[in-house]
Amino acid sequence: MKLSVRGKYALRALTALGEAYGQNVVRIQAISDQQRIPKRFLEQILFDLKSAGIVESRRGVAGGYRLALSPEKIPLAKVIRHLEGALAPVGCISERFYEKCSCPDERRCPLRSIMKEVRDAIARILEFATVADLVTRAKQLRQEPDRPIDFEI
Amino acid sequence: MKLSVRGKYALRALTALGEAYGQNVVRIQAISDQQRIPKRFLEQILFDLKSAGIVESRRGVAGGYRLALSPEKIPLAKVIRHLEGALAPVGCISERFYEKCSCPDERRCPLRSIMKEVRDAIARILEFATVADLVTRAKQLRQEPDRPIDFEI
DNA sequence: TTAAATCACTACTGTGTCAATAGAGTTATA
DNA sequence: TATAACTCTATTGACACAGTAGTGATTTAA
Repeated sequence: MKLSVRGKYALRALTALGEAYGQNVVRIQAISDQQRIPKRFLEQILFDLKSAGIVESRRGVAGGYRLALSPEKIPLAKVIRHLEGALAPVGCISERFYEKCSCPDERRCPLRSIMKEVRDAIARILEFATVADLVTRAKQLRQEPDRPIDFEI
Repeated sequence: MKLSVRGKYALRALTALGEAYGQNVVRIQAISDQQRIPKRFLEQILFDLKSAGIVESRRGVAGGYRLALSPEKIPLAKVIRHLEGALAPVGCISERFYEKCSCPDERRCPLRSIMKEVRDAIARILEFATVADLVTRAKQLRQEPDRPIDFEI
């Protein structure tokens, strides 16, 4: 039930790009420094996000990356699906990444039925939340005073 | 964001044991046949569930497994946590399986803040749903007529 | 008392994925 | 033309995962 490190890096990088949206392109090195992401690894990730049409790039000396869409048009679900595949915890309920299950009768699988609820709950949050929300939250959090790490929402 | 095959097998096996709750122990072989789970692999999984106090066993000729608790006292979250660890999609928000993240300031991480919502949504469903629910759903689904695999709830 | 069936436990293996690194391009700018 | 950036493919090392194997312990019933 985990998001990979790759996925986390991608979302953190997009947050950084989201904060610079409307301005010039941002260098990989800058994102790497700011977000503490290994540079060569980040290169791959951004290149991958480019193929998904989420970011665009400029080469050469004054090159870098920027968002290809405005931040509020990039749902987190889109990013995660592109990088990791299904949101669903089991393949047999995924709409886009369906995989057959070994259970005797999939249509009558009680586990499938519950996991579908989980999938829907996850999708509801991650389809709705966008890179713009990440940027907003980042700004809010920067203005707040320190508080313990295990706060409740 | 995936549940492992091991986890699926465990929940399917528990459903089978849940259906036989109150009766005699059930042989591994019987569960293996019914649920199409490799027997030797299932042995490990049940043994592991035993160490969690979820099932208990009887050895010898008339041996087998049974639930150690009544089905409605076994939340799916308990099973999954024991087998796979955190429900949370990122380690830095898990209450029971916390792992440090590489981000510059965890207390001000916007991703953490959103993923906490996801975690809560998942936990809400899986803490509430129990093996008893799996059994109930299994019975219901058996009584329903066939319908397409991609029905909506 | 012995055979057979069953669970108990440890170890291993093959496959794949994942995070990260490496290297040799290509492009644009000063 | 030198340099700083992105581009793309390959490779590596570590680890997890699914499954298999082997041997031992326990219980029942013939």
